[in-house]
Formats: sequence, C-alpha cells, structure tokens
Amino acid sequence: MDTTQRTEQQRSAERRRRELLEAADRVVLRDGPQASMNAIAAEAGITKPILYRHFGDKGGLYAALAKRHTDALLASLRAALDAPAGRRERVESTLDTYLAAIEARPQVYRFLMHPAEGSAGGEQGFDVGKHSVPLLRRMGEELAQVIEERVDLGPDSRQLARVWGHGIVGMMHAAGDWWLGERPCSRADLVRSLADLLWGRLAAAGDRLGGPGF
Amino acid sequence: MDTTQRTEQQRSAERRRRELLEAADRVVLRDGPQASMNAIAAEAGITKPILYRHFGDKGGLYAALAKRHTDALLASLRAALDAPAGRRERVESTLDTYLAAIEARPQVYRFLMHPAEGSAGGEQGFDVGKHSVPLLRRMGEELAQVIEERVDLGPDSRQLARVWGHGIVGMMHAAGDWWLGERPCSRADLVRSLADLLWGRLAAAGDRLGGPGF
DNA sequence: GGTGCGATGTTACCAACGGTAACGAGAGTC
DNA sequence: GACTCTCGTTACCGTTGGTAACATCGCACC
Repeated sequence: MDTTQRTEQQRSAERRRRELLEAADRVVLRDGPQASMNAIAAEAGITKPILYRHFGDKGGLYAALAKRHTDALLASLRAALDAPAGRRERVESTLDTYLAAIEARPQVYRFLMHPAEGSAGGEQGFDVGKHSVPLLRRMGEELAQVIEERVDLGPDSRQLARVWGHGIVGMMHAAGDWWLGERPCSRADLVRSLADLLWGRLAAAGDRLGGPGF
Repeated sequence: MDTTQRTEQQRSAERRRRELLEAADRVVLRDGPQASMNAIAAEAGITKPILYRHFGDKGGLYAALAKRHTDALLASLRAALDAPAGRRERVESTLDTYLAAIEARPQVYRFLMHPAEGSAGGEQGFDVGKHSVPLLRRMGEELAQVIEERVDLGPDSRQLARVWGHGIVGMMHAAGDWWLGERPCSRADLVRSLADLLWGRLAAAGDRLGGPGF
C-alpha cells in the first residue's frame, strides 16, 4: 500500500513534469532560447517557483529539455548506422538522417546548438555551452564505438577510431550548420560531397595547373 | 590644423580603446566569459558608461575582443596553408598550427568557442553564439577558397570546395575540442590520425572479421 | 472528526545584470 | 568669460534568475 501510494505520487509528478517540459518546449521553440522562466511558467499556466521545484534551476530545465531531443536524434542515427547495407550506403544514410533532422526542425537544432540566436531580439539566453557540447561528444563517442567495432584499423585502432568518430561528427555538424544557413545545394548533394571527402577524394584529386597544389 | 587635431583625438581614443580591450582580455581570461561589464570596467580603472560609449553594448565589446584573437589565429593558419611544401605536409602543418594554438592558450579558445564554461561559478555569460560561429564560418570559407584555387575537383568544384572547407574545419574543430579536454594522445598523433582520415584511410580499411562492416 | 503532513501553488521579495540618463570637471577655442 | 567637447562620475531603470514565506488542498491516521 505504501508502495502503490508512492508510485501514484511519483506518476503524478512525472506526468506534471512532462507537461511542464512540453510547455517549455513550446515557448522555447516560439520565443527562441532566451525564453525566460516567467514566460515558460506562464505558458504552463503556473508560476516560477514550481518550475524551480521540478528542475532545480534553469540549467536543469534546459538539460531535461535538451535530453529529449538529443535522445531522439541519437536513436534515429543509431538506426541508420545499423541498417543492413554496405558501408558507404550506411555512411550516406547516417549523414542524411542527421541533415534531414536538422532540416525538418531547424528551431530544435538552433536551440540545441546555437544559444543566443532566437527569433526575438533578447540578448541573454540559455547557456547552451554546457549542453550542446555534450551532444556532439555523445555522437562522437558513439560513432567511435561503431567504427572500432566494425572497421579493421590495425594497431591503435581504439585511439584512431575515437579521433575519427569525433572528427567525422564535427565535419557533419559544421557542414550541416553551414548548409542549413545558406542552402547552397540539395541535401543529397551535400551527403554525396561529404561521403566523397570521407572516401578519399581529396587525396586522389590532382593539383590545379599552375598552382603549388593544396 | 583641424585634421591634425582630429587625428590626435582619434589616436587618443584608439589607444584608450586598446587599453580597455586589454583590460577586458585580462578579466575575461581570468573570470571566464561570464565576466560582467562592471568587473571589466573596474579592471580598467573606470566605470561602466564609458565602456558603453566605446563599444556600444556587451556584444560590441565581445566582438572587438573576439576579432583580435580570431584575426591572429586566421593569420597563422593562412601562413601554414601557404608554406612551401607538399599538399599533405601542408595539411598536417595547418592542423598542427590550429591545435597548437588552442593548446597554448586554452582560455582564449574556450572564450571564443565555449560561452558559459568559465572557471568561476557564474551562470550567465557572454552570448558567444553570435560570434563563435562566425569564426568557424570564416575558417571554412577561407579553406574552401584555398581548396578551390589549388585542387582540381572537376565540375561543381566551387560547391564541392565549400562543402569540404566547412566540413574539414568542423572536423578539426570537433576533434581538437575533444582532444583538448581528454588529451588522449600527443598532438602529432592527432594530426596524423586526422590527415589519415582525410587521405582516405577510412575507405581503404577492411571490415572487421565477423561484423557486417561499417 | 479533528489532526498532522506533504505536495502544490501563490505573492512578494532579493541580488545581479545590461543598459541609460543626468550631471560634473577639465581643457582648449573664440 | 562663455562655448563646447571629451572623459568621467553617480544614480537610476527594467528584467532576469532564484528564493523565502505563506496559503491551500487531499489524505492517511488515531
């Protein structure tokens, strides 16, 4: 009986927490990352202190909010990485999954990666630095593990896989960020260009005539 | 006479501005990026309003501060990229220059790239998001230009070079960030690993036995 | 049926921040 | 002497993150 009671209360608290998170999500996606705690509380139909009771401080709320999207993104990436296909197909599919995600919900992406770039004109926003980096790190570590498991890299494979994991994730992130802002080509073109880079086309390319070469 | 007077005043203003920037630099490097305008003004021996007269707002001060370091870094990268050597040597040298820079002055690096991670316990910091991205973008565009100028990429070379420029910069940035935090290997090892990745070692590697391949 | 008690919610407040208005002190110019 | 221009100040405002103190409701317990 004691247990059922506690679980009942816990369930209620968790449901409430989810509601609050959804309200926060709406506000952050509408007002940008500089949404104030007051605004979020108002959207949820309550006042500030209970927000603080649930999440501790603004960072806590942010972390909870970021974790939802981060976990979802990581899950879809993992699925693409595990699909039954050849290596290059899988690389392209994973790149495409990431780019499709940031293309489909750029507000979420900007929230996760670019703190103070909301639509409104405010100046101080969420301190994403503490949380956006972990997303990149998690993706890097995950990719490193996949590489180490599946690619034969000879000695020092562990180290090499980690360097490559973080490097490839950084490549994907930076190229995606730039692409999302300028849209200079189709997503498929971007995917192919990046995969070509990874496949050694830089090394294979010849120097331009008359120049000293890259 | 009028001109000399004005240049004299301008000189004085610029000198003052440099002094203020140096004071701001000290404070930011000591207190982290969440340094307050009051603290910076105090370090400079003055009070807030004249800081605002010189830089407009906090973003202006930050931009001026970031521009100094950004320009210096870009200049050294350009030098490495222009050195007389083979392509791979130059790529390695450029990677090494960047990594050496962030290794030598990690505080500057963290200031430029990671807003709210200062040593002190404060919570709200400079909104770097608006300025750190431009650094990555500038590096990406610059590298893209170098690639397009010197590497023969066939048709669509302009687009491809830009994708690669931003992608490679992102790779360097993410790998460097991770490496700076964990120091899992020497700088030379990291440089070699990244250059190997760029040189197609991923494509050339075989699948691990028993696995479906990466 | 009163009684504690924990969760939920509120109002009112604090400290700190970015930013600004209003004023004052010298220094050169007419 | 009056004018003006820059450098500098004090004192203030609005907003924000965060908290203390109080009210209220449901509910088990004797």
